[in-house]
Amino acid sequence: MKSTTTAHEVARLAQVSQSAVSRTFTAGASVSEETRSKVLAAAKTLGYRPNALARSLITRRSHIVALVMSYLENQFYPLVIEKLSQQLQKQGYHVLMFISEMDEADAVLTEILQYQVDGIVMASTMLSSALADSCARAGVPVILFNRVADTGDGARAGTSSVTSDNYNGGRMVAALLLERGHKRIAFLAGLENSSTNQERERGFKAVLDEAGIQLHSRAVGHYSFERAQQAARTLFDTADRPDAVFVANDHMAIAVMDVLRIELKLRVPQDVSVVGFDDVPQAAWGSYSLTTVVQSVEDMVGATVALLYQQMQGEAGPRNVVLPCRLIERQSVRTAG
Amino acid sequence: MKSTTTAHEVARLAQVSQSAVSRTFTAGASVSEETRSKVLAAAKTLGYRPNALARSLITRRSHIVALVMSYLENQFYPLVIEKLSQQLQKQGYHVLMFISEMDEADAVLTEILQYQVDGIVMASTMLSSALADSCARAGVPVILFNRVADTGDGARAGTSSVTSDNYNGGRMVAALLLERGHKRIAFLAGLENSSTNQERERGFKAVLDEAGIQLHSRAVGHYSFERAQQAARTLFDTADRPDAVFVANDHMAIAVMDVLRIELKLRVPQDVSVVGFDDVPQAAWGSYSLTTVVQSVEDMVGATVALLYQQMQGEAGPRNVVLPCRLIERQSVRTAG
DNA sequence: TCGTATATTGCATACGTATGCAAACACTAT
DNA sequence: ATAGTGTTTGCATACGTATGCAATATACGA
Repeated sequence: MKSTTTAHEVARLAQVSQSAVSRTFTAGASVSEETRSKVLAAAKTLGYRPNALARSLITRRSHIVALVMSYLENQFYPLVIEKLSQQLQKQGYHVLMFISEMDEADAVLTEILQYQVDGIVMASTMLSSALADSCARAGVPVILFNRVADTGDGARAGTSSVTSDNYNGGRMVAALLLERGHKRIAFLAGLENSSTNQERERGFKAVLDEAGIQLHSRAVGHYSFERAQQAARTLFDTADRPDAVFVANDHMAIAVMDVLRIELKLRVPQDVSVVGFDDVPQAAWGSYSLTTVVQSVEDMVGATVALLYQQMQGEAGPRNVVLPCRLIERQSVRTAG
Repeated sequence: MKSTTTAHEVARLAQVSQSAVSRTFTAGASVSEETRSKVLAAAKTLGYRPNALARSLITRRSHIVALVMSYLENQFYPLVIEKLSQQLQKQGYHVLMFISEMDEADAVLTEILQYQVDGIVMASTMLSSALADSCARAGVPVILFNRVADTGDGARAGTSSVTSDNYNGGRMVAALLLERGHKRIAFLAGLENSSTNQERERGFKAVLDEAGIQLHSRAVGHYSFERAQQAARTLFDTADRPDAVFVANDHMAIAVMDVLRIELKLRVPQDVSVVGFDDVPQAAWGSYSLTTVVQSVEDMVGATVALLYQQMQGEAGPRNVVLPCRLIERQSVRTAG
């Protein structure tokens, strides 16, 4: 049934040994130009393709990297899939997708390990430290993408991480809002226990503190569109409403903007300034023109791939990479004080 | 390095043969409860996980399905990844991602086949009929997702397809616009040679024809955001502009709406009615509230998975599945004539 | 010419698992 | 006690490839 032309069959047709066939398809192996062309000719007529599974079994490298995600609602993550897959493909690696709810990540991971993946990238998901250990012992590098381990010291737990400088991003947002003269400033949180949310909030509040300004109000959106809408209503459907809000990511910020403008008839930025985080493509759409903090997916993926290669070669241990981020001002924050 | 606890080691510890170990991990194999528990205990203490690659080598089933896409910009496709991955995981299958530009799909496919995938789903990409044949001969089912083969008769080419009823969708849009009294109606095409675009346009024009109304104007957006913006300018930045436009998908329709409202100061729907296709999440966002034709990702993926299983079992040959679609009216089409 | 170094080749084995086959076993009915 | 039936078990082999090792062929220098 399945494509069943083996190296032996090619060898027989080309009048050489199976080793010769294997060598012509292995970069840097010792084959004369003559046998090489004989093999290639035979392979072509038979439609031969090396069996990657059999190869992996013996080389102990599957050239497969697992990518674990829990939801793709936030447009940031599809971009990650696209870039990561592209960059890995260039080097002959491929992405095996795993979608898992937050709580079942561990169960999924045992499946992953059966596939003998060469590495694991975890985005929008965490894994228990027990499983992290299990991977470390198995010699499979684990990279947390856009999040760090709960323990605070991810490197100690044996996992690497790639994040942007969420703390400074939060600081930049606070500085901007203060500069524009805002005094009634709110924060709309994502997932309370996520490192991204914690860092962004910590940086944001630090600058407010330094300026002696107290947070006007706070709500939680769990990084979900619908819950962000509700949170926006809670924060703004009141007489004593804030005049600026920092939303923990763009996906929620967009939900907030629509509620403000359409449901509550508030103008952005004249009545309320809104700032997001991530710079997803939608943030640049004309209807939103959202001022936000840019996380470069390209750079983050680049760092991830670099880490993966180093650790797969065993050249380096786990590391935490933090990339700079940058504020991009559009039109969701008022200009005058 | 890699997790190297083998079935033999478990067997030794459990005082049984390797076959016994294999059998306890194979559903429906003949093992006594006694040895089974001995094996499980040993496996647990050693942290044993069956090697899926070795297993695939002998069973000739990798339980891997390749998913080929060329771009994830259109939010319709991330949803496909998510749903497909989830549904396949439930049955013990997994998704291997391939991102390929339109033109290099063939090159990528040879890589895919090396992984001995059990099936291939091609979304936002086509493959040459030569490659399709190659897959058919290899006994690997190929399912075209949201597109049909160029030949017109995809089944004959050995590939299946899952689409929604694009032709009728197009008809429904035209009927709606006519009912609302539109006479100056434009069409903004996606990729000219894509089956989705062709069918949608064909249905759309058929109804206009039947009503004796001629298409006011037409432009091409190649399913790209930027090119749709340009096309919108071409169509509408003129004195003799249309008063309604059917855009071949939501992703472009959103680009069009922003150009109309923000650049050209036209009101939607008072000055121009806009209709899209797909019903991506963004279409429901308050700022757009786009009237569109719903393609149910859930249903399309369900049909895809069903087709895959049937063909992987060899129970059925290639088939073309066409799912009904439905108009959902929001607020981007005017109500009065 | 021969000796030596180098490049190429085939043999044999290993990777970790599944499975047909026959042997061993347990049990029931006679 | 024996034959017969059904269940477990281990042995051996196969899946398709890569690779160490020894053997062979080739080139080169003196």
